[in-house]
Amino acid sequence: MTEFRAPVGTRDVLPPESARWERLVAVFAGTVERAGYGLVLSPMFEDVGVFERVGEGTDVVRKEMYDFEDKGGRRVALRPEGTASVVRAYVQHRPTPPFKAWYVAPNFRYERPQAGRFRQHHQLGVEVLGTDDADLDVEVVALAWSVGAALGLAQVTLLLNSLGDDACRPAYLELLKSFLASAALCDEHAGGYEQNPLRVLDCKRDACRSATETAPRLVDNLCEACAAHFARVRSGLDTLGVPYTLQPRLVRGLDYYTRTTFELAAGALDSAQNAVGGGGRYDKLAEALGGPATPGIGFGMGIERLLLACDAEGVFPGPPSAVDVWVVDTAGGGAALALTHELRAAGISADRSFDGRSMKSQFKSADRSGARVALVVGNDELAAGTMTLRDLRGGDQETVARADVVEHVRKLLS
RNA sequence: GUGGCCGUAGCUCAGCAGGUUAGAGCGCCAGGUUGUGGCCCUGGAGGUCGGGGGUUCAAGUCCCCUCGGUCACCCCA
Repeated sequence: MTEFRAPVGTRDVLPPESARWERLVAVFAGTVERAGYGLVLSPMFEDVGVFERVGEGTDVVRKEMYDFEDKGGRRVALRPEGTASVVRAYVQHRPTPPFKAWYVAPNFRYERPQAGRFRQHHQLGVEVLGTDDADLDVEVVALAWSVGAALGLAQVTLLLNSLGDDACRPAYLELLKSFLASAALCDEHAGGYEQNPLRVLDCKRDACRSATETAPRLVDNLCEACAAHFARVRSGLDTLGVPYTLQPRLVRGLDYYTRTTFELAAGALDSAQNAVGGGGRYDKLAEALGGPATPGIGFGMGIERLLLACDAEGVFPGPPSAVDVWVVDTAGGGAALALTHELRAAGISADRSFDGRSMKSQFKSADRSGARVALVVGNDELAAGTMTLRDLRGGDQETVARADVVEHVRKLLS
């Protein structure tokens, strides 16, 4: 084992896997930019308060925050999730609403790694601030769905729920608490659930599962405004033909959600971590971060998990990484140096061998690279002012004048 | 943070109940073919057997600790 390794819970992504990442990001960017979303780049660490403010009770900030003190004595934390940073940037810069943003960024959580879970993982996501129009909820949910579809994922389920708002949630929580008071919960929740009784609904243990089967459902206790909003979201998704499953137990890990919440579950993943994406509305978040009351909604998708799901379904293969031309030079390397440069300048991808290897070795490299053509320059060609152009698929080759090489290569590649 | 399983070449692994200089396949390099890749053949390079301590005449093999990987719980992307 080598002396230094990537830190616990982190991974190096090397070619050819990295090419797949690039393609995934491109698919995502294409999908959301067609919908008017612009890229936002924000720091990958923030004052720890940014995250604490939005998620006090949640595990994500209570026990998983990757925080430390910097040389200036500031308490900072590596970003555990994407929304808080974008909302903080919105509050700081006040762009004209509706502000539609997308991002691709690393997130950090200090937890033990396992299948589909890392200390550093990467999320693609969107956030929109400045409107609580239910049609926007539909747009955002549909975008998340579209990304899965664009990747070719077929076994993905869209889970949908509404968590209500200040007008209806408090009353519902009281209702739920009194129900839970006489329920036989799992060991952990039997101890207490005052902090966040909603979590009990999300508990996966059998005891809680069966005990809460008959629990009052939030969707049945929404206030008039929330009920109307949710109804519009659902009919909108129906209109767009986006299939969803109503999941009244869907709570999600961040406390800031209001009204619409959703999750994309990958059916092909049998690991415990099968959520490839999730999000929802957060109408109180901007205020919590010291800004004006501004409704917002967004979602995040995990790159590692999306790719895991793609593997499981056998879709979205990595692109074949191949250069078009391999220059084989047995006459000292000068021709390879000039020719690769010239080809690249002409927009043709080209590579070569180094270290003065044998012709056989250079051809092997050419073959492994997947190049379609090899351009050979030896002493004969050098003397004659020509090059040998070989089609590596078939094996035919011809001699062409040095000056016409780029043209001939173009013709062969087209 | 808790628990199960696992750490032997770049990769996937073998290594019989502790016993000579630790092996294979793939990959890599070179040669067979002094101007030609894919197939084949031959050779070569590459290992403090994760690290430390212990038991023993002798440890890759047994014991302890530690680090790392992996899976699960919790929770999440």
